[in-house]
Amino acid sequence: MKQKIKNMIYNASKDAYDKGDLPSPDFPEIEVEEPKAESHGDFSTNISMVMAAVQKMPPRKIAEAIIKNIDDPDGIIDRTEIAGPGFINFCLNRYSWHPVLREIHERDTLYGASDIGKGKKVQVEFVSANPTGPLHVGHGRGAAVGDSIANILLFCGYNVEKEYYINDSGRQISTLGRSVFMRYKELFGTDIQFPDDCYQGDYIRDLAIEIKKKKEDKLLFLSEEEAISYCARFAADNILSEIKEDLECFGIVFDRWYSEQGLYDSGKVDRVINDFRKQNIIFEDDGALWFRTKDFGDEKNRVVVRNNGLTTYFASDIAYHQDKFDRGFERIIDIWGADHHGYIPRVSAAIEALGYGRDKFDVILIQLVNLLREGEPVAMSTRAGEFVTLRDVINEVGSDAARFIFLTRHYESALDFDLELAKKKTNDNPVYYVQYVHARISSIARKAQERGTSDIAWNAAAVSRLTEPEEIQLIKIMSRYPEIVRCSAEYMEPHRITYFLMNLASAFHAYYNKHRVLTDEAELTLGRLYLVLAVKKIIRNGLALLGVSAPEKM
RNA sequence: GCGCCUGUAGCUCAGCUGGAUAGAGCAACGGACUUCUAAUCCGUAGGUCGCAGGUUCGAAUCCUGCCAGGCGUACCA
Repeated sequence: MKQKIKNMIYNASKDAYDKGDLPSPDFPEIEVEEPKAESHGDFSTNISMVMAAVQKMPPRKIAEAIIKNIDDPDGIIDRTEIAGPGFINFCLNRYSWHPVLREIHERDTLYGASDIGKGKKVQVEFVSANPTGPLHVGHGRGAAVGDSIANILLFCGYNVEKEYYINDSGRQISTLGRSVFMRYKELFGTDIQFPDDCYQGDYIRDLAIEIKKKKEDKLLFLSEEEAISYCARFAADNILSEIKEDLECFGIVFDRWYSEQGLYDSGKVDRVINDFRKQNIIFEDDGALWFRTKDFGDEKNRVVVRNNGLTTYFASDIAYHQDKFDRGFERIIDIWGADHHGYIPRVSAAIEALGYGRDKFDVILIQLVNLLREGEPVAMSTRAGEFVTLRDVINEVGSDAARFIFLTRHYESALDFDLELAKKKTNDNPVYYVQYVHARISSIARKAQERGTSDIAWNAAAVSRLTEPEEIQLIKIMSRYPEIVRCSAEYMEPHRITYFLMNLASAFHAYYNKHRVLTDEAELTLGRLYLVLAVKKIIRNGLALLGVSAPEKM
C-alpha cells in the first residue's frame, strides 16, 4: 500500500515537472510514513519540505503542485490535504484496504516473507555456553533472541544455519575435571579443601556420584592427570547432553554443534597461527605469541599462546571464525552476553586479518536478565553455585511464556524477568494476551463450522461488508506486518514482532468486544470470518517467528 | 582513566533510524459478562523524554560536554 502511494507521488512529481509546475527534476528519496495521529490520514509524506531547497519554492506550493498531478485511476485515495509546514496527507477509501485480506489468505504461512536475503548463506551462532554447568536464565535470553533472529532471517530469504560452539577444551574444562575428581575423592572419605576457583554447584557432586557408580574406586589408582582427564570428559559430555535437553525443551534445534577441541585436533588452530606468524601478524614477545590486533583497531595487542605454551580462547576463536568463512558463510552473526563486549575488537581484528570485511561480521550483545519473584530479586550466586537454571524457569512458567518475555525488550536493554508475573494469566503477561487471540478466533471458527459456514474463500461481496472502523483498523495494522518483519530482519530485532503482535492483539480484542463475528446475516458473517481468520494467520505466523506456540484452545 | 550499554508517566518499557499534539501495559479511580472463551473490553488521570549547549523548516531520535547506573578494560573464560 505504502509502495503504491510512493509510486503515485513519484509519478505526480514527474508530471508536475513535465508540465512546468516544478522547476527541477531533481527528486529526493520519497519517504512515506503512517502518521501517529489519525487526523493526519493514513499516509503522509514530507517530500515538499525536503524538496523546498532544490525547487526554490515554499513547501506548501510544492505540495499543491504534486497533489494537482496525482493520478489515482483506481480511486484508492479518498482525499488529500496539505498540513502543517507542508506535509501531504493521504486518506484512503475504506474499500482500498480490503484486498490486503486476500493477500494474507493467499500467502498464508508466507505472508510477510520476502527474499531480501537473496539466499545469502548466513550463520547465527548463539548460546555456546561452556559445558561446565547448567544453562541459566541469561543463556535462555540469548537462546530466545538467537533462535528468533535466525527464524526471521530465514523467513526473509536468507539461507540460515544455527550453530552452537562448544568450548570443550582448555582450562575451564580441566578445572571442571579437577572439581569433579575432588568430589569423587571426597566420596571415598578423603578430606579435601575444595578450592575457590573450582566449580561449586551441587551438580559437581552428582557427577562424582555418577562416576563412582560407574567406575567404583578405579580412578583412585590412576595418575591424578589421567583421573582428572577422565572426570573432565565424563562431566563435559554429561553436562552437554543436559544442555541439549534444556534447549530441546525450549524448542531450539541447532543445525550444528561445533567442537572447539575439533579445531585443535584437525590442526586448524596451529595452521592459522603459523600462517599469521609468516605474515608477521602474530609475533613472539616475552615467550608468548601475540596477535597484532592493535594494527586492526583494537586498543592493544592480544596473546594467542601464553609463555607456558597454552593457547588462549582467542587462538581457537581465530581458527573458528576462519572456519566459518571456509564453510561458505557470507555473513556471520555471533550472539554473546554483553559482558563479552570487550572481545569484539579482537575478533573483528582477526576477521579483517583473515581477509574478510568487517561488514560480514555482526555481534549481538545480550544484556543481562534480572530474575525476580514478586518484584524481589532472586538470590543467585554463581560462585556458590546457587542459581535458578533455565530448566527451572521453563518448568515453572513454561517455554512459551519464557520465550515471549525474553523477546519483549530490545536485547540491548537489561531485562527484569519476574517468575510470578510470567505465570499470571492476565493482561500483565503479554504472552497469553496474544495467544488468547488465536484461541478465541479458533473458537469462533469451530462455532462457524458447526453452523456450516466453513467457506473462507475470497468473496468480494462479503468482504465489502467490512466497513466498521475497527475492521478497517485491523486490516491497516495487518498490512504493516511485512514491513515489520523486514525491519526486524534488517536490524536483527525480534522485539519489533513482539510489539506488533501485542498491538494487533489489542485491536482484535477491542473489535471482539464491540462486534460479533457470527451474525444473522450470512454475507456479513462471511466477511467478518474472513477478517478474523486473517488475524489468526498473522498471529500464528508471528508467534512462530518468536518460537512461541499458537494454541487452538486455552 | 579509557571503552561499550542504559537513562522517556509512580513502576516496567515502546517510539517505525529526523517529523505534526511523545505512546502502551501495570498500579489508581469509574464502568461493561442471559450474546462467538471476562486469560477480555471501555473511560478518567498521569510527562522539564537525565542536564546543558549545538546542527535545521523540525530533535526523545543526530553532534559535543556534563550527571547517574550497569558492564568491560588479563599471558581468565
